[in-house]
Amino acid sequence: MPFRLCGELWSYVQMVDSLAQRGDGLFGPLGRKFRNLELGSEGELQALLALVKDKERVRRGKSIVGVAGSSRHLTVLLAGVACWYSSLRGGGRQIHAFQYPGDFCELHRYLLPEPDDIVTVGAITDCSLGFIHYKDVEQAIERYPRLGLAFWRASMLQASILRERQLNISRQPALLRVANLLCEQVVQLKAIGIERAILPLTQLDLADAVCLSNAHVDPILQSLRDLGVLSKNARTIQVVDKERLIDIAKLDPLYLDMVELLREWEISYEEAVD
Amino acid sequence: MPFRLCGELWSYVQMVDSLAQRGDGLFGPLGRKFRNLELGSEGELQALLALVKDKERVRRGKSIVGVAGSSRHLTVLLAGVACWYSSLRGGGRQIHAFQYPGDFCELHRYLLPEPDDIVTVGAITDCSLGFIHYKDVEQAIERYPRLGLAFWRASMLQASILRERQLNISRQPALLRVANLLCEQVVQLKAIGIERAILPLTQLDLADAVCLSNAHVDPILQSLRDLGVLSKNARTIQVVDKERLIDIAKLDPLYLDMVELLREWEISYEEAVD
DNA sequence: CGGCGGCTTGATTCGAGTCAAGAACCGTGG
DNA sequence: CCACGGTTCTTGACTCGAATCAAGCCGCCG
Repeated sequence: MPFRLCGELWSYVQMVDSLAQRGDGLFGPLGRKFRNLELGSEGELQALLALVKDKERVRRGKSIVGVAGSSRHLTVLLAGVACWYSSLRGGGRQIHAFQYPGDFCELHRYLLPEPDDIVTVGAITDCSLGFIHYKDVEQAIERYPRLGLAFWRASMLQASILRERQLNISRQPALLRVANLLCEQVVQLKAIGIERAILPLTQLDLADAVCLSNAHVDPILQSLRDLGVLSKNARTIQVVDKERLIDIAKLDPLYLDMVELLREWEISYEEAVD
Repeated sequence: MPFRLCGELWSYVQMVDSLAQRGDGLFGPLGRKFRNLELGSEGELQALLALVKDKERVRRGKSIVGVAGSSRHLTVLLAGVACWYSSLRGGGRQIHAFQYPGDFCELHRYLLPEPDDIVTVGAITDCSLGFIHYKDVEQAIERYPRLGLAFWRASMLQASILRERQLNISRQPALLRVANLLCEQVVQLKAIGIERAILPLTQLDLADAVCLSNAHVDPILQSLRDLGVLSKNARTIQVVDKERLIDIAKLDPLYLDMVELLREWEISYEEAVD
């Protein structure tokens, strides 16, 4: 079982994995995500979950898009962490977003086919994937129109994250960029019920996401550790003081708004579960 | 009739405006856009167009979001140019995208309500707007499910533009950023049948979109004029050598791909019209 | 003709990138 | 249990692109 970090990360992955393996699937990450979307009844959710087929594992570092051949299917991340990136000429990478269990990896290609090489999805840790064939998606949407709205909404959520990332990258100083990115990850993880996890990201992953050089990210993480926001344990990225982190990131009210937005999302998730 | 630039720009706006005013609306910008989306029959298109109500004019510089009160409606840009931006603390602006006739100004708020102040839509020139009440949208989607897919697809298209902008801004040198932005505008205008138009953007608009200072944009535009890509006429922005511009922008193959993507889009539009 | 908004220019400052070298750590295989 | 190789992290010196600031210009509009 090759994992970069043992201990907490591994147990975290296993936990999520075990959720994904449960027979009913109603409480797995995909179910959670769909409940978050607040559209569709349990019946619709079950119909969707029944369509997930051909589970597969992908090793860390490998590409996820097109794993199952002709790629006429949606891919759901069941366990692990992935990222959505574009390769830049010259070897660089721009990571658009990180994906967590329950996320659709390639939703953006469903209605808007694009060449494979524009946007790629890569596995940051070993991942479990589920597939839903386009044919089944179409039929399900036809039968349960609200399912179509839920997919649409999921797309919009991804787009809003893109927008926030764009804002974040474009004109903020380096510290804020990193703080914001970390904030977002914490919120996303919380939304699927995971707290205080070690983020399985390398400094290079962070750098590619916030558009800085890796050599520049390092001292920033150190200062965050000095501030008590991150675990003192060098070589791992773990947020231990979420409030403080939000405080640093919110220096710009817009980011506070972003956090609020996501928090609202999270609240509505909890309501939905009640 | 207060317009910053007379002559060509004004006639361009009038042309688009007259399209928007035509009784049937089937060939107006909204009709074109929907045909581009390749989903839905003419019947569905007509149903949609029938829902557009409460046309209104907004003066340049004013905000578009929430013009008609409680904002329980989609807003369609019928004529003019608008932009989608976030205000940065400290007076700055990040322009996410420019909008042209036929674009939905606030599609992103339909399924994902957000505070008003995160993203704003502003009128760059005087604009004509049409409104479709959410209630009507819902009914129409229920009756014509493919309409829902078309909206979804329109959202995805906006998201892909966001992504390209993010790539563009993040790590390209200034000249490429500007060239790419201009490329995108040319392609978007062509898609609604407008060529060789003067872009009614100020250098500050450009700067806010590509994330440079206005003082930095100016010499870049000059060099593009020297290269024969832009009209020699200072104080206006008009692409006169599209091929050359694409050539400059495509220095990075990813951007070429972007252009290809949009070009493909445009082609399928022409097929649909045939 | 006067004022204002946008464009143009240059000097200076600063943040971030690049490069290169070394250290710490992980997982591997002996 | 220990030695090894590769990956990731850490550090510092140097470079460069772009921001900022400030001033002057031009053309449009009242």
